[in-house]
Amino acid sequence: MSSMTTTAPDGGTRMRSEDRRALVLEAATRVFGERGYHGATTDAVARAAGVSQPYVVRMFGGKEAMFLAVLDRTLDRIIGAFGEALDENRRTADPDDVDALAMCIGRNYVDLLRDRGLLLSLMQAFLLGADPDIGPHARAGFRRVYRYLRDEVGLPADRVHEVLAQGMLINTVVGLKMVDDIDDDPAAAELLGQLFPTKLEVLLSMRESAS
Amino acid sequence: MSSMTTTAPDGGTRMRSEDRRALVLEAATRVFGERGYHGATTDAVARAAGVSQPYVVRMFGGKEAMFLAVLDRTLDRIIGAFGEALDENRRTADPDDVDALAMCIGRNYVDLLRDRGLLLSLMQAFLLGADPDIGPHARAGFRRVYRYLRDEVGLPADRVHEVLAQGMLINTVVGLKMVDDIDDDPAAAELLGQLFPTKLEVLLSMRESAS
DNA sequence: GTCTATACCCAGATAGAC
DNA sequence: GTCTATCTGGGTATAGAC
Repeated sequence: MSSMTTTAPDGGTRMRSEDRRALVLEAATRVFGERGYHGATTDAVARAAGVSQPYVVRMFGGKEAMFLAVLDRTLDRIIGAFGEALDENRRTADPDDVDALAMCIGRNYVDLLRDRGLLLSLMQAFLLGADPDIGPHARAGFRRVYRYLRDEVGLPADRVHEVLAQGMLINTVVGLKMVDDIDDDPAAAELLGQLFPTKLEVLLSMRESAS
Repeated sequence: MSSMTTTAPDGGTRMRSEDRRALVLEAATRVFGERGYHGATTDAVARAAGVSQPYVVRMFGGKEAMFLAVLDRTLDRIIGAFGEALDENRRTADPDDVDALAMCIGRNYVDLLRDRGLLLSLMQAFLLGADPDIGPHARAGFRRVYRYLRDEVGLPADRVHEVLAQGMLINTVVGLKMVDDIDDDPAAAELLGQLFPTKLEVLLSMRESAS
């Protein structure tokens, strides 16, 4: 519905501004994820989204505001994925089986890799705790995830801890692009095989994708 | 020995160039850790080390070479800490007690936080896997740590995995500067209490330290 | 809403004196 | 070895047309 487009007289494609904003946000997520906040340029985001550089600046009011918007969207998607895992587990398994629940959360988390840059731009934000504007925002986001797992999902404290640790390792290995070395180094293959027991294809599909 | 300094006639302090290099490397570690590769400026490193900006550029041949030097030093120190943990455990505990060994490694790892920026600049490198020069270097470094834990320390595969995950979570929480919110949010305190059962003081000491 | 053109600043690197 | 001065490129943001 909101993705409806209208064709302009000249054959070019125009779209509703909310959709364009979503598109730019997605492009920004990818660019910030790959190069980090400081390494990313508003120009790279603009090119990835197919719009002009001054436009993306205007759209969000500045680079930093854009990054914070990416961060918020990312957190929403992660919490959403955890919520879905919770529902799914309630339907298909014993609600008290914590192992099954944790596994289900892990699967849904790995699926988030399909939204390219999502987990990486989050990780980039997490390393900017020293930044006076981004830092507080990032900390609040992390605690939001922590509390959701503890209070809404209802995992015991040590399980929350475990899930988070596993998540950070996944983010790191993805950030490293360790898949790129999977054919050259048995250690890389071993580690990735352990980390992605069921979903290795998700990772492999990220090797030679488009920019 | 190599830290001997000689006082110049004008009262200023000169030192051997290797020492100066080590000093700059340490400063660079802090700056890269706080702001990331792209966010860090050679000028900030120079000021932190008390030398001129062109000098640090010359000293390493460029910003990127300096970052790679920081990365190498960091990996050496981490492997060194693990080696010490291994020795310590062999002396004081049953060499086959994997739990004791893992715990000992964890303690030595947390001690590395005293070298400010060390674990963070490493983490920053790990998120730059997409960079054509830094990426391969960072991947090789990660696998070096992985292999050391597996082959030299002799941890079973699932333990290596666990130790790495825990390490990445520690790095993340430090990068977030989560300690800054420890008084304001019980969730922050809870998480940190779990993550640093014995060594919370190491973290707390990092709150209002010098720049 | 979206573009082109451009102002302005900042950072990495070089030249060259001491 | 180490500094000061400076060139140069590139990146954010603004002005203003369409």
